[in-house]
Amino acid sequence: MIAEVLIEYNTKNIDKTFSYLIPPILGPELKKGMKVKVPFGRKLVNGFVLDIKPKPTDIKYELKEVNKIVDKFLVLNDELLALADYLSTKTLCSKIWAFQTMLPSNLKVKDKKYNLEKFDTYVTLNTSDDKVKEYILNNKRSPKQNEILESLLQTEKLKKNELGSSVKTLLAKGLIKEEKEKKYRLNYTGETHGTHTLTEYQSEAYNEIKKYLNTPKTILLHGVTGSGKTEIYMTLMQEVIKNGKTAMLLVPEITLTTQIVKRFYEVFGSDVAIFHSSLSMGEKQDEFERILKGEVKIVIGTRSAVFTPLKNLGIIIIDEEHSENFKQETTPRYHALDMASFRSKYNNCPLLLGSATPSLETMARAKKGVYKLVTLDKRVGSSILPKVTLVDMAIEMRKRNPYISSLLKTKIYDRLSKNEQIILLLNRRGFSTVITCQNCGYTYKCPNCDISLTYHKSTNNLRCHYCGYTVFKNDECPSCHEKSLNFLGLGTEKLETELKTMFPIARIVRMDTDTTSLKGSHERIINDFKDGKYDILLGTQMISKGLDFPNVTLVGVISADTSLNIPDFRSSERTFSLLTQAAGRSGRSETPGEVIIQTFNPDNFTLECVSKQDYNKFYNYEMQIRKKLSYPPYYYLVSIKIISNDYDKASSESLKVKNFLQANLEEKTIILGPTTASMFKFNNTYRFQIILKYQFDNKLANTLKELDKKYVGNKDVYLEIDNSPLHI
DNA sequence: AGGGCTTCCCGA
DNA sequence: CGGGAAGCCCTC
Repeated sequence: MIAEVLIEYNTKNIDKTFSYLIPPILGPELKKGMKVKVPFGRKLVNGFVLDIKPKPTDIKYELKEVNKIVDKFLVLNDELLALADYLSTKTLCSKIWAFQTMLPSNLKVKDKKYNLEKFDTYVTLNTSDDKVKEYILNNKRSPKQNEILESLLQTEKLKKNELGSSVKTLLAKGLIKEEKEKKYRLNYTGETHGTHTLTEYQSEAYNEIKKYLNTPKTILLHGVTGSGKTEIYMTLMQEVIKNGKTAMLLVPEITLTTQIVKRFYEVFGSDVAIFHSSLSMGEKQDEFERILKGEVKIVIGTRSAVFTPLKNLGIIIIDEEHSENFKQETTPRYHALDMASFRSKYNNCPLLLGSATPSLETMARAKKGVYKLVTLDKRVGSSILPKVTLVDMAIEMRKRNPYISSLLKTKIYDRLSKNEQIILLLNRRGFSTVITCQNCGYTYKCPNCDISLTYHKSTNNLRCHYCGYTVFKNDECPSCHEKSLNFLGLGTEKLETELKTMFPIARIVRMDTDTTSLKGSHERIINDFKDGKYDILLGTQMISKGLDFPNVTLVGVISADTSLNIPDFRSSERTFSLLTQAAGRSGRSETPGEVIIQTFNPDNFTLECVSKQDYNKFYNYEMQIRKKLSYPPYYYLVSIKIISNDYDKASSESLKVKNFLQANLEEKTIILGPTTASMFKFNNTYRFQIILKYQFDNKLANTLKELDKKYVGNKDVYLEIDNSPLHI
């Protein structure tokens, strides 16, 4: 028999397995999925055994032998091997890179750098009970020692480091002995209380979903904010575990979800493992090990947790399905939803997507019947959806209220006097500077693509990043001819100082990337706010997701336009989702909540839909636009970036790429570009971009693979292919 | 990836 | 013709 081994080097030139003989000593032990050392060239390198098969008769070269097994414990099962295969074909990354992505750093193919195993040392009796009792009687002068021995007569073992120095004497006398036991860093040992009840509406949804357990169906749970989707998840998991299976819950960002994790710990105890990027290396290894050994039944984690080796999955749940965090923006550019879908089919278990604002792609599939749609439109208990008011900031500007409108100001005073809490959202994300007219709210849009143009300071013009349309920037507004064109540039920090002078008595806390860089600072701010140590929480979009503050009755959105004007065809969708989520933070208990949204575009259709909290209206409208402009969900997208240090090479190669695509794709596929990519000059590299729009193209997968191959080993130009880009 | 082997260019 | 840098190709 021979082993097919994938070598640790991450180069596409050797993206294939090499065959090795299995020496007799390793014969019985070596299994498919193990990490091994093999001679390669003149070195010993690591690799994964992807297959074990009989030696073919037609081999033209001498085979070398597998040197040794590196880790007997780590065995990648068939599902993980298949998943790696899927990941590498889907994202065009090398196979070894797929494994590197799937495994926590200390288990990757490279040599282990640290020994992360932790142990607790226990002591147990080393001799018969009678002898111990005898010793105690004859040893009245050492009460400490006797105390330990007495306890050990009662209980089996004691933790060594809790016993003080007398243990050493006892050990030396051979009366007790040490035992090491593997310690897991994150094992929850607190109280558990198994039960929780569902409301009438929740039970209805639950029963509907339950029908699909043991099928590979994808189900969309469309539930308004505050409708208690988590309760349904938990009940489903209990059912799945009862049937001897396991469950996976993916969330967008775990640091913001500590409240949810705590609830799962309380219900499921040490059956839960958590998995996300801010765990330490040791914590990750421990959790991975517990999962691999089958010691946990539930994994809660972020995007990368979709690769955890849970066996016998009974359900996969993706909460806040619309979140863009599920897409990885570095190689391999995978979407957790695709990976989850693969595992759902592999395990014949349902994939449940939950959201108050599903992505258009998901909703379109649900409406078409590809996914099962389950709707939950009632909030829990007596709480109702908040009332949303739009404020026209153009009018406020004239009243010299550039930041906080008079309405929002009054409402803030009102809440402060009632001791209720306020959340203010200022979403200043994105690097592209958008120009807006301070007088009439005009923004430059591309006549071909209907997206906002981006200002390029170096050339003083505005450009469309899709089609290359360019217009020179004037000083005056093309619409109202006032000289009041302005860059949108209010940030959270500036707003904080403004608020402090405006409301001197208010206790204000700011939450954005600047104030949350330290580990645990998210949690601290959230807990302090929840405990009522602050009146106003001011922050970027990180405050809009999944947080539950019962005392918040007012949410203010300082500028809805910032996210609306980001030049991307998805910006309406993002805005709708962000503002709906933010609005959902308000009025989550008996006191009804209110939401004030400030904007220069009060007539904007998206904002109108937000104010009515009407997802379906937004969906129908936005779908028309997508259809007209051939965007997803009507068309799939592929983005191909051509990147080089050399401007001319990048430019000329991008034309070659276009020609290649034109010659090798089906005619109905739309090829846009090449145009300069959105971060055109970045790190001294030049980036051109080609966008493909297609519905079905049988040639596509192969053509992209060929294209990618053409640039293997090219030192001057490299390609970045994204099979489902979020931003283009 | 990394080492060996081939090639190609330039000075003598 | 020699040497040294640069490119190419192979590794089970």
